[in-house]
Amino acid sequence: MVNARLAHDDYARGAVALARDLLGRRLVRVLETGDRLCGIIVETEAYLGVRDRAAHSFGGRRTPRNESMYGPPGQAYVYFTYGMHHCMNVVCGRAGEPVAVLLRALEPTEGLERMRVNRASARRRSAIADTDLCSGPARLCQAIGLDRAFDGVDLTTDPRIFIEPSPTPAAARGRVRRSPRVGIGSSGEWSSKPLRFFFDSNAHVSGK
DNA sequence: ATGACGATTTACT
DNA sequence: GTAAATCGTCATA
Repeated sequence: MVNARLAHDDYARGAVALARDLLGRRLVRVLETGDRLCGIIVETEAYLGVRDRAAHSFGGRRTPRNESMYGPPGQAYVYFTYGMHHCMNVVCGRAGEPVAVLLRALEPTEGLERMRVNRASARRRSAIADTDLCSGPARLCQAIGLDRAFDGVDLTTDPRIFIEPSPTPAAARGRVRRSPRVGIGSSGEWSSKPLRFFFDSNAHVSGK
């Protein structure tokens, strides 16, 4: 099967189920040149929608910035933050429910050299380690070249980006662990809910 | 018009 | 460990 990718129905599920299910699957970015920048998803976070105080859509908040959270399952929600970073989510709520899964880290598998170029800063002398290439929500976007131009794109049809359906072999993964989400400050009980999912013992997971 | 802040990362002490 | 970087977005006026 060529260009196999997850379809609409694969994304239309609860955020918790999808967050766990995306672990081990490959995110593929196809450049204009045809080059592929790929990585295995090793860390995600579920954002549950209007009742989730840590979500951008908490309380039904709907603005130009987070409009794509209200889109159909399989759509990307890419936002800009801290004046310099982009982060990517996969929308999974049905019929206008602003629910999504944040992609927090990848284990890069293709196009590492290009990722290194994309991630390089002016100062740095030495090459960036493989484990620092995509180990964070903003890092992975920078590595594979995602910005606001990708906000709202359809992952089930866009030739530039999609997620492959076949999971990588279990042997290449690890045990799935959960923890509270990162960087959401004090959002009451929502700060401590275990909505972050990641492979234990994977060096590409952020923050360790 | 203004001000505070952010689902982060990097560099520096 | 702490702080700077850096600016679009949103709430308030």
